[in-house]
Amino acid sequence: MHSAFILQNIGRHISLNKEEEAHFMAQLQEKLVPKKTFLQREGNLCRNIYYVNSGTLRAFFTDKTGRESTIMFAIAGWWITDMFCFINRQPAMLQLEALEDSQVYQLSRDDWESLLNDLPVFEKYFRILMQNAYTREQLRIIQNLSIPAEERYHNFLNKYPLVAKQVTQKQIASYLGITPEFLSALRSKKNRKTIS
Amino acid sequence: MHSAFILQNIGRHISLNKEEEAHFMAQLQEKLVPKKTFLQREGNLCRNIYYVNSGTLRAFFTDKTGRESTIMFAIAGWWITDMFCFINRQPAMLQLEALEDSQVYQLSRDDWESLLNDLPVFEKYFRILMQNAYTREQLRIIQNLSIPAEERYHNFLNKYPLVAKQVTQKQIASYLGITPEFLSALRSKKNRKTIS
DNA sequence: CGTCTATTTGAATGTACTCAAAAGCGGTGG
DNA sequence: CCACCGCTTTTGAGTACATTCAAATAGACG
Repeated sequence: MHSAFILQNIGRHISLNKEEEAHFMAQLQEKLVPKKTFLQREGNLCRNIYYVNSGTLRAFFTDKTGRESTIMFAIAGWWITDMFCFINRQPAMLQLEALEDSQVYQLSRDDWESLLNDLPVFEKYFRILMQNAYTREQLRIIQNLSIPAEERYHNFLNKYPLVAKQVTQKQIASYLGITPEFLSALRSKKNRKTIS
Repeated sequence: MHSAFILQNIGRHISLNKEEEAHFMAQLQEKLVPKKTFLQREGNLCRNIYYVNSGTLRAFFTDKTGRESTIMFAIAGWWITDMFCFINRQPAMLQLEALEDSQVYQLSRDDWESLLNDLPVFEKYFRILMQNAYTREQLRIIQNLSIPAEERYHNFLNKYPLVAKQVTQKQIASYLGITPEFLSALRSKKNRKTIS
C-alpha cells in the first residue's frame, strides 16, 4: 500500500500518532498521471503540491524564445510544485509533466495551509523540506558558477543515478543549461578518451 | 535600539509574546564585524547563523583554481550562513566576509536547535525563511539558465538596488557568474548605446 | 604622495551555440 | 511483423559569447 510509504518517509523527520496520520492522509488526493500529460500548465493558477508515489515528473520553464530549462526532476518520495507560485497563489511559471505513467498525492494550497495550522508538527516537516530544497539549489548554483559543463554532467549522473535512467539526454542537457548537441559532443569526447 | 528591528522583522511572520521575545533575544550574541574581516573561514566548522543589523556581508565559494563565486550578499534584515554546513554541522564550504563595518546577531547551531524545540513557533518562522530562500534560489537558477549575462546584470541592479550600491563590480560579476572584464565590456557597450 | 586594488581596453583563445543533415530508436498502424 | 513517422541523438561547419592574459587607467586609502 502506498500510504505506508509516504508516512514512513515523513516519519524520518517527525513523529505522528495514528490520529495525526489519518488527518494528514485525509487531505491527500490520489492521482494517476499518464506519461506525457501535464499536472500543471504555465499560466494556470498553481493550486497544488504533489508527492510522487511512483513514476517520474519534470518541472520546466519555457522562455520567450521557446527554449526549455528543466528546474527539477521528481521520482518516488519527492514533493514537486512551482513553489514560488504555490506559496504566493500566482499563475505558474513552470509546467509539470509526467515523463512516464506516474501516481501522485495531490495537496491543495488551502489544505496545506490548514494542515500547518491544525498540526503544527508539519511546520517542522516542511521547514526541513524547504531547508533541504534550499541547500540543494544553493549547491546547484555553486556548481553552475564554478565548474564546466562536462563535470556538471558527471556529477548529475552520480548524484541522481535513478533519475538519469528515466530521462532523455535532451532533458538532462536542459537541466544542466546546455544544448543537447553540446551534451552529445561531451559524451563522445569522453568515449574517445576512454577507448584510446 | 537594534533589538527592536529584529523583533519587528520576525513579527511580520509570527507573533511572539514578551516572554518569547526575551527568550529569543537571550540566545543572540551581538557582534561587530569590521570591514574586510571574516565571520566564517572555509574549512572551519560552520557553527553559527547570523542576522545582519547593519552593514553588508558576502558569502562566497572559492574553487580549486582560486576563482571566487559569490553565493549571496546580506544587508540589514537578512540572515546569512553556509546553510548546508550549518545544518549538517560540517566544515564550511563558504566564507563570510564583511564588505563594510557591520553589526550582526550570532546564533549558534545548538542554540538554534534549542530555540526550535523550546519555542515551536520558530519552526514556522524558519519554515518561511527557508521557503523564501528556496524560491529565491530557484528563480536565480531559472535566470542563470535562460537569460544572457547582460540582462541578468540589469535584473540584479533592479532587484537589489541597495546591495548594488555597497559592492564592487568584481563582486557583482562573481555573483552573476562572469568575469569582471566581461562585465566591464557589457557596461561600456550599454553606455555606447545610450550615448549614440 | 605612493601603493594597492578595481576597472577598462584590446587581442587571442576557448567554450558553447546555431543551423543543417544524417543516423538511431520507439511507437503505431496497416 | 514490417514500414513508416516523429523525435532523439550524433556529427560537422561556422559563429557568437565569454574567457584569459596583458597592459593602461582610475580610484580608494593610509
